[in-house]
Amino acid sequence: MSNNKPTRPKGTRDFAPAEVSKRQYMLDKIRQVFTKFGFQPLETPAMENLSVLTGKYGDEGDKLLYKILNSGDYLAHLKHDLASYTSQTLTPEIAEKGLRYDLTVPFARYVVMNRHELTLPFRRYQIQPVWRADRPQKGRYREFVQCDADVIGTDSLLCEAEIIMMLNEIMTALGIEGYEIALNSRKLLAGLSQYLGHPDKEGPLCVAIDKLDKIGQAKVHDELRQQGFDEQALTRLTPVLDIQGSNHDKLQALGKLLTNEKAQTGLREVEEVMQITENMGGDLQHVSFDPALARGLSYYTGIIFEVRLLDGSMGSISGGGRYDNLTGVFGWPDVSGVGISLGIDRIYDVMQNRGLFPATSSQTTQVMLVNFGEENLAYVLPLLGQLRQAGIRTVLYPDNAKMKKQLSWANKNDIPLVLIAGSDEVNNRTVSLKNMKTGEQQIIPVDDVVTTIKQVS
RNA sequence: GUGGAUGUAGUUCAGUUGGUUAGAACGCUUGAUUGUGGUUCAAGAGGUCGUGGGUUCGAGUCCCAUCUUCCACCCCA
Repeated sequence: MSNNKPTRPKGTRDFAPAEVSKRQYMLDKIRQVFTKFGFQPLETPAMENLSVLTGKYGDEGDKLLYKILNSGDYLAHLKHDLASYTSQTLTPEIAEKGLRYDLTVPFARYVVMNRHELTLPFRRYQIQPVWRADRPQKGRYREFVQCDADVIGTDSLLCEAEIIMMLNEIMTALGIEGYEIALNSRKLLAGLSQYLGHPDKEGPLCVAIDKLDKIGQAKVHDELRQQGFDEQALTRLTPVLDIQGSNHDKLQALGKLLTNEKAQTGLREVEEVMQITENMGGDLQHVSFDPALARGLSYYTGIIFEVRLLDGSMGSISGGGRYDNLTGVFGWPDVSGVGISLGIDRIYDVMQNRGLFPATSSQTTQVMLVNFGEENLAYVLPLLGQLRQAGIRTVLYPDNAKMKKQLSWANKNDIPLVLIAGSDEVNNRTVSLKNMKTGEQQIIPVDDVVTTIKQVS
């Protein structure tokens, strides 16, 4: 071991060829579904101006932003003496750019900047890495890929229904079973907060309620008490969290309990989304109305959803919802949008654990040609060209190494077929085709190589 | 940001109350087999024990700091 071996930044990963193939397989499936539903691809830069990012994710989020030091002599333009700064006041003076924290805010920035060119409603999907200075943990990295699809510029509940259909199609395409799409409405939660007598505490209520399936009702109550909810409110909350039965039963029961306008609107929207989904031929068997779903402290204002695995092996693998004023912070108020984000690193882990990736990747090499040295190349190089011309993934071993070494290399790289064309074969205008799985070997005329290999592979 | 665990060969791990030249398996290289891999057999290479300090006659082992990875919390995908 050398004393200064290279390392990766904390929370980042390398992806070996086999992993990249699997990730691409997964992303291709997702991309196909997005495209089928009329979403257009968008890419934005890895870095944004900090003025775009700061303040959009709360105080916690601001701490997790990666900031980029200005180029050049970044101390030269300071207004005051260096010693008079704290790290908080210094940062904006020496860093004006940061790495993107999610894909939604850059999307909002893009929409506002291009408001005159875009024809709303605009449907876009975006698959790019994002960065967070979080402490790494299971399924949590400092660099990870987000996979978002949003429709902006319409408040039609058709979009929500389409998102449900896309989620179903994506799960089917990836072969993931045993999942549920949890559905709720922020409006219902606002109504609930009102019903509990604390209409101003919707935020804390959402944060607490969201943990229900993780920490249980008793601890949710504890947290709410700390947030200033009284016992009467907790008593009123209990039947809401305890609610059981079919989606329809739950909607009915809550409709009788929460009679205020906000709650009624929320319930009606949930019902309508399910109705539209059904009318579009969608499948509601995985859809579950969950009044305890809250999606934390985010900017959502309408329908919200989350995809979970029934075996509980992983946190949510997808989440999203409707936001009424995402572009407002950039000076364009009242534009409604709805979107989802898929956690592809988590989905990868799930598929890996369940063995859902196809055994043969579409990218591995199919054929290796053995190299017998320079005199032999005139015979072998045309073959290499013909095979590639025919679309067969082929390599010629680059050195005149011992055959043992060349075959061993083919074996380690999982190359199923090897072509051997030494002096015997050259003299007879043939090649030996060896199947590395079975060990079988056959001699074929040199002119039949491409057709034979096409049959075998 | 808070709390806990971890680090020994390329990899996964042993290593006794602190005591000579730090081990295994797998992997790697070479040979048995000068045109045949994957199986078998034989030989070989590879470690300043995460890093920096300290205690000690003596530290992989004990203490402190620091970094890494992992786990829980906060938050989140």
